[in-house]
This record gives sequence, C-alpha cells and structure tokens, in this order.
Amino acid sequence: MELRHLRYFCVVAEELNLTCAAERLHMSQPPLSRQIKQLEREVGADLFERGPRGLRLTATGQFFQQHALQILEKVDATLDATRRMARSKRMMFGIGFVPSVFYGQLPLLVRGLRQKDNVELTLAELTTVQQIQALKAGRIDLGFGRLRIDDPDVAQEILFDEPLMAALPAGHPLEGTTPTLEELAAYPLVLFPAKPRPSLADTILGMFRRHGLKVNVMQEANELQTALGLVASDIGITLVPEQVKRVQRDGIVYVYLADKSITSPVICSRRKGEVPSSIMQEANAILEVLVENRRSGRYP
Amino acid sequence: MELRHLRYFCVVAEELNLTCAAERLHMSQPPLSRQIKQLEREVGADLFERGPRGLRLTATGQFFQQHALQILEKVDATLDATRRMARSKRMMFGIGFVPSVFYGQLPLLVRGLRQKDNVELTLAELTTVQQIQALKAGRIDLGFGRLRIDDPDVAQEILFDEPLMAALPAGHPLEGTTPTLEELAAYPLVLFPAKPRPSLADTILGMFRRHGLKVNVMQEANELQTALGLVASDIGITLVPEQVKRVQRDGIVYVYLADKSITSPVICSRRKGEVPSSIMQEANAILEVLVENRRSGRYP
DNA sequence: GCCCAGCCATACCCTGGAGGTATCATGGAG
DNA sequence: CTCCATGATACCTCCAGGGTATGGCTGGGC
Repeated sequence: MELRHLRYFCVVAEELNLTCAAERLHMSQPPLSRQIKQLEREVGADLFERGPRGLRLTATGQFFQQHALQILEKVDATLDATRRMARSKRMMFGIGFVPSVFYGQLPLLVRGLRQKDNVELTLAELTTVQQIQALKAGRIDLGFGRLRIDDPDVAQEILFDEPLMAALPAGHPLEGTTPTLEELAAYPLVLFPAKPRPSLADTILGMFRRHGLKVNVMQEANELQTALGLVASDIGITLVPEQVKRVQRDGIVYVYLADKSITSPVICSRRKGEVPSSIMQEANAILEVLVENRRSGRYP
Repeated sequence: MELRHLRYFCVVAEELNLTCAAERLHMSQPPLSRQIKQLEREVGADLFERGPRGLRLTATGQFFQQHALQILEKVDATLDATRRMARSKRMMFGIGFVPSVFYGQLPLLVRGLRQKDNVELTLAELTTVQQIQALKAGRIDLGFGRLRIDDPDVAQEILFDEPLMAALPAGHPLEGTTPTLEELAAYPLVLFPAKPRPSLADTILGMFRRHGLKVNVMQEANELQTALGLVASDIGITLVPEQVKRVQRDGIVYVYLADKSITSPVICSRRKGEVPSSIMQEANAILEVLVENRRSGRYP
C-alpha cells in the first residue's frame, strides 16, 4: 500500500462516485477503479459496496476512512513541520518521556530548562525502548521511562521506585479496600499503553503472570487519559503509577495495593560516555533537586 | 512522497549506511541512494549528512525520523485494525466527541450504552466539523462537540452552555483573581487543539479578536492534557471548559473569568430525518437524564 | 414497459519511473 | 601510500500506473 492509495481512497470515499473522484484527482476512471480494487485486495476487505449509481462505504470502509484521513493529515503535518524545522537555527535539546511520568516532576524540569535562551526544547512522548533508540540516534538527549533496558550505549539511572495503584470505576466492589493482585485479576482490565511494546503494559501483564494469574484484557488504550475514561465508563480497571492519582476524575477512585513491593521505577536515561553539555548539566542539577525533594517529602 | 520513501528512509536512518540498508530492503544501493535524494528534494531539506564511512542524520532528519516511524506504525495499525473489523459481525454504534466533553457526562452515557448486548460501541475523537462529516457518512451515530454548524442533513441540539475558565501555571500573577479577557491577553497562550480546524481553538481566538485583543500563541497542542502539561511547564495559559477543572493537576490553577457570558456550548449532533434505532432511543433517554441532572445540580 | 444515461469493470496499450549493473570519486584505516 | 568501503552518477531494462475503448448493469424518466 502506498500513500497514493490512501489519497485515492479518501477522495473516492468523499465523492462516493469513481467518475467524479477521478476528475478531482485529474486521472481517468478505470485506473482509479483498479487502484481501489488493489487497495481492497491488500486490506483483505471490501471498503465499498458497488451500485449502479455510485458507491457506498461499508462499515469497514468507514472505519478505514477515519484512519486514512488521519494518516494523510499526519503526513502533511510532518512535511510542514520538517520544513519549518529545517529553517530553524536554534539548538535542540530533546526530552523523551512516557506519559505516566508527566504528572510528577517533569513539568518542573521543563519549566526550569525553558528559562535558557537559544534552546529549542522538544518534548516527545516515547516508550522507554524508543527513548533508548532515540538517545542513540541523537534525537533526544534525556529520556524518562519505566523499563530497565541494558544497552552498552545508554546509562540508566533509577530516580525512584513508585508504587502502583489500581484505578477503579466509582462504586466498584473493591473501592475502599487494599486489594491483592488475585482480587484485581477477577475483574476486566484496561491495559495501556496499547502500542508500541514493550511498555508499562508488559510490566503489568508480567506481574500478573508471575503470580500465576490470568487477566481479561477488555480493552487497550494508548493514552492514559483515554484509559481512565474507559475506567470511568465502567469498561474495566487499570493500574497506574501513584503520581497519576493527582489527576482526579469523576467516576474514578484509586486504591493502594496490598503488596507494597509492586512498584514501577522512574528511570532517567542518557547517552553513555558523553561530556555533558551546559544544558545537560543544568538538567542534571534540576533533577537532583527534584529527586531530593521527593525523598524528603517536600514534593510528593 | 510515498510510503516506500518513508520505509526506505527509516531503514537508512537506522543503519546509517546505504549499502547495509539496501541489503535489508532487498534492493541495490544506487536506487536507494536516489530514492533518499528524491525524498530530500520533496521535503526540501537534507535529512542526512554524507560521509565516506556512512551517513549521519541531521537534526531535521532526526525530527523527520520520529514522525516517519509514527506514520508507518499507524499505517500498520490501521491495516491490522481494519482487517479485524472486517471480520467482526457486531452492530456498530459510533460516538464522536471532542476531548473537552469527555470529562463530564459522556463516560456515564458510554457506561449506560455498554450494557446493551450485541453492540459494538466505538468512540472516536473528532472535531465538531469531522463529526458532521462522519454522521453524514454513517461513520458515527452521535456526536458531541462545541461548534454550531448549520447543515441540512444534521440536527444539532445544545445540551447546555458551559462557562470557560482560564488554566494558569501555579504562582501566576492572575492566580486567585477573576480576570478579564484583556488581562488574559497580556500573557502567552497555549492553544488547543492545534489541528484540524475549525475547533474550540478558533472559538477562543475569535473571542479575543471580537474584543479587539491580540494574543501571543506561544504553542499549540492537540491533546488537552498536553496543553495542561505545557501550562504546568509555564509555557503559557490556556482556556478550558469548566468541566475540565475536575481534572486537577499539580502546577495548575483554574480561575473563573470576569465575563460570565463567555461560554462554550456542549452540542449533540444527530443525522436528520432518521427513525431512531433502539440504541439511539436508549442513548437519548440516558442523555435526557444526564442533562436534567446537570440542570438540577445533581451532577455538576 | 422501454429506453437511455450514468456508472463501474475489464481488455488492451503506452511510457515513465523504479530498480538493476557498471563504474567513478572520495576519504579513512592500516 | 595503498586499499577498501561507501555514496553518487551513467546507462539500461522492464513493469506497473495511467491512458483509451468498450461492455454490462441498473435506475430514472417518459
């Protein structure tokens, strides 16, 4: 599949008429018909129902259309942003983070770093694995994740171990308790992040597995807030790091787990063997203060 | 630009060696060299620096790589999901929503509808404009948005008007006040959602404009939580509907505006002239209860 | 009920571009 | 200084994207 297939498909989906769509695309109708058929073969599903007065999107086609539009939108946005960036002259300092560390200290670090002039700070939501890759490739300079990864080129430092809590729909039978993993395993689970893997999701699944427990993953979500929305919608329960409970939402209660050893580390990753730049030194100094504050309870 | 350009680029970016990348891609080195050059021409920027011992990503190239990977990931995910959906046989009922209405009643509606058997409920984050298009195309069946849009095929119902509030970094000079738009305009603004437009972002910009005020849009974000993260990072302030203040975050305070007429409607959109299905009737009944609860203060 | 127009699908054709080989230039390692 | 690895360019082949021609089907209009 190529982008032209998505471009052709989206125009056809809007027009619901191959002849008109071909005109819009400045091509003739037969090759467009063939390209759409080729796309359907590759997807392995009919995206359109054919009729004598044009086409109708199938339910699958409607679904595909949403995502195809998003892909094309992101392609355009990426081209635009890349062109803008090529014209920019500022010094880049990139920070990668998994979303579940963005509720704690990270905003304070960002706030501190932003006071530096002549620096273009970029924040990128990346899994820990992606952070390792991004560090090695030079795309980011600091990473904040949750997984321990052994890599000869990357140094990982555990900032602290953070307890995991269960996020439950309000009114849940376990509300007000300090449940065991076994008790939690009896209920459907909302797992996040869905992709890419491995991630905190795998840490959680592994934890259940090591206790010989099977879990029913009812739905997966990429965004923590979407996961919490699903919990609020009574689709299941989820496990979150402690700092997430700062973000109170209606319809959700948080409970501590019976097993206090169930924690998730907040890990800072840096490239090995690099002489720290002035920005890196600044970041390290701010981090030291933040970790000390947490240790001493001044910043829970 | 086609997906193959992104595929080639990503492999080259990983290998940093055209010869090795060509091997991985099962092609020879010269056409790969040309395809990368073609991509660079289309992007209008060098993505690699060439050297006698291989390539190095430029800063622009690093940026492009992040996004290219995301695009390819989304393409794969879309194909997978589309194939799964083609195999699914359940009845679809789609709800589209702008994120800023997902903090209030929507989770309760979803929770209510999920109790129906044989229904596949899909939630799609869409702008109000996209919801209109999606309703007409049959991709969703209900839409919850913020913008009034006149369309002969879609009926819009204002559920209620919701006050807008300002989200400020903690310690902000305006903390604890009820500021005017003029006072707010003096500070940098974080605008969301960035794309697609028009959206609540345009409503907010239009509001400032109508008061003859110029605002400095410091940064745009697509996600509300990302916008709040940016506010917490002291990048600027943002305006949010009242229900968002339920989601408390460290580093952020919410203040009511002096002008109480500054509101944002929560609008429900449906296809016109359709006999409501049993699911739609159920949804309508739940909505009626939710709106009545809000009116009577039982559910703020 | 018939006819015609609009629409999509298929057959056949052409050519531009993707990918091949051959080869050159450059620079770093030994 | 030499050799080798690497990327770029020149030239070539062939296939797939897009063209025209045409057929079949169906619904709307008369």
